[in-house]
Amino acid sequence: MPAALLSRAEVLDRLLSVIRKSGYDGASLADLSAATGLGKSSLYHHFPNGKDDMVMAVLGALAVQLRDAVFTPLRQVGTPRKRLDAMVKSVDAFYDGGHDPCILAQIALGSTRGRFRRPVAGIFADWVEAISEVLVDAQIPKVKARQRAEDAVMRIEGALILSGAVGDTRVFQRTLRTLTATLLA
Amino acid sequence: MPAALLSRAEVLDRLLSVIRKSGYDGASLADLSAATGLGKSSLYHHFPNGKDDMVMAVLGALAVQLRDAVFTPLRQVGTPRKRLDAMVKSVDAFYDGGHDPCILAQIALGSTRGRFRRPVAGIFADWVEAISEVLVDAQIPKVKARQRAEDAVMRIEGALILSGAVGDTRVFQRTLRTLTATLLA
DNA sequence: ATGCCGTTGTACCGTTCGGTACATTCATTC
DNA sequence: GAATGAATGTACCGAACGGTACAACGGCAT
Repeated sequence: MPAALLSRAEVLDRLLSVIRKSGYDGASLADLSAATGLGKSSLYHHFPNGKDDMVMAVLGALAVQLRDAVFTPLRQVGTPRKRLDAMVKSVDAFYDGGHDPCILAQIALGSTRGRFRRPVAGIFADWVEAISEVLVDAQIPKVKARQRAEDAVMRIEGALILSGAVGDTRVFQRTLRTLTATLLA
Repeated sequence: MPAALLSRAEVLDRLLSVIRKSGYDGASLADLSAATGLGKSSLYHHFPNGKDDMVMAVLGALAVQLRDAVFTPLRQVGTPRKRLDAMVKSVDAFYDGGHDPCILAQIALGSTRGRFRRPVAGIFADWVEAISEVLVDAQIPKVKARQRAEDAVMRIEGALILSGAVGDTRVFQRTLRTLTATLLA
């Protein structure tokens, strides 16, 4: 049952989940069509430039999604520790405890290397910036705060790779569990 | 000029460099043929099961390569600091200062997720184990040593993702520069 | 009811995909 | 130098690829 009448947000969500799991090259139009319930002509109606448009739209939606689910918690009131913990929780959910790959890594690798650099780099930069601000609030000097923020993102990405590669999410879980303390140390 | 008469090791090296840059799905037989100078029939003569066989062979060669260039330095005599520095240097060279993606990440992501889990996970495990042994030599308790070793690999993988995504290898460079000290802290 | 426009299903396009058949080349061995 | 088996180039296969043309459908305002 292909489920009738998906909203644009739902369509983007389906596209995202296919691309994050198969990558750009691995996601065929047939896959994307099946996942959304939209025929090829419908997909091309909504995304005239094909997969490239879909990726751009998905990245746009992801930016908003991250802003709501990750960056916003980071900017709320509360102790830095609590704010970082909130982000960690969101990250854990977004990657399904380490079971789902990161679409940013998926796009940054593969044959799409560089083709979507602008939006991908933008999202990473926003993420780093948001974490960095919290660390500055925690009395950490700006330069060191930015480095640690980059470190946090790298650890998350690396943990996702390693967890996916060995088929064991414990590494990802441990990384998240110790992330806040490491950042504030 | 496709260069005449490549040895098997050279062929595997060419295949590796295509796959690490384009990923499994992004690397077409035409690409692999062009990179090696071997026609499709020749490729299928040497790798009867096509791309899957090529990946397996490349991973096998990579395991040997890593053993020689990364694990061996780690196991040589010398202070833990010097041994880790040697590994860092090798890693820097292997990833061309952060310009080249990691083929393990490439295989672990994309549509090949899980299909080559055994060999990929094996290489990661060997790597972690080799680093861990050095840390144990540096008087770090076994459990903590293993965790830090996993951490190091995750950082390297994450740094490669992030560097590739933003098109700036400074993050990778900084990660390598501080890696040894972080591990021994 | 009519015209309108966003949307969709069907059928199809040319290209490229991974993979194969087969005749030929080449180095080696006798 | 003839025979042999590994290695290769050429030509081709059916399937799947990304992408397009177009007619039909739907709700909606008039």
